[in-house]
Amino acid sequence: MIQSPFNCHFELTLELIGGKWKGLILWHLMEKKVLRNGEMLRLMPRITQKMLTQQLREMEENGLVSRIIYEQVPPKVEYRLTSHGESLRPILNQMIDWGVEYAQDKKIMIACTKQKD
Amino acid sequence: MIQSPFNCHFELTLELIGGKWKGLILWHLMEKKVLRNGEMLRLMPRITQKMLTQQLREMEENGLVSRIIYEQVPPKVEYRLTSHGESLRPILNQMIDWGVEYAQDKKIMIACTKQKD
DNA sequence: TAATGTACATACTAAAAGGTAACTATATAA
DNA sequence: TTATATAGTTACCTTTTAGTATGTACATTA
Repeated sequence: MIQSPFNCHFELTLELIGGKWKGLILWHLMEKKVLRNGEMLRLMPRITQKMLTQQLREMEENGLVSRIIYEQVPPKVEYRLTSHGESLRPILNQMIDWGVEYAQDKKIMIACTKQKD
Repeated sequence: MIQSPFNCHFELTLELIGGKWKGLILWHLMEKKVLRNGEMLRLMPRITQKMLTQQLREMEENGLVSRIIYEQVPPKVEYRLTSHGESLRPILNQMIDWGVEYAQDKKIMIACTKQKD
């Protein structure tokens, strides 16, 4: 057993999905199933290469995302959700739905026009 | 309409519940319905007065928590969830449930022994 | 007169997270 | 020989977040 610094399980979950870009990355992976580094950069124009790699590595270490390297030149690397990552889908969807309602109520504009599902 | 810095509604939701102590505070408010400053300090021995006030003020500003001041000496102030705050309950519960399963799978120990509901 | 209880505020410091810019590797194509 | 495409890495800096320690207000009680 590993001792954790968390006061409750909520904090654990938050730690895993709480990075600046993790929600968006997970959301795209849920939509597209498989994505390469460059595709993600194109899908998220404001993310930097460093942040993308960093967040992906963390999620890989936490077992949310898998990384498959093809031994080619130029390199090819594929990312997809693990089953733990996939099991976050209902939470992501609920958080999006809640955000949509809240934004409507508070008259907040969000840049993204994407539809879920 | 207010323009926001968010890429998607997930980030909006995350911003509102993502502070270091917000989950725990919300969780206690969901359990107890009404809490005073001192009660919260006792329920969360590791939070500091500064962080408690700060997180409560943010949640108040975001319309998740209401603050009622009784004009007495010594002062009396009551906190409770607004309807927006209350509507976060299913998300909190799902995040806790997910964390419990994940922690079991990964053999991670969490300090809290509290039961939800 | 001094201590008590309650709910803060404020200045300062430390740590974590995020961002910028430049660099790396290598087979293939022009 | 030079440019291209892909998927990174690294050093450095800035911003944000969190934590520590101390101070404030004031009616009531001892």
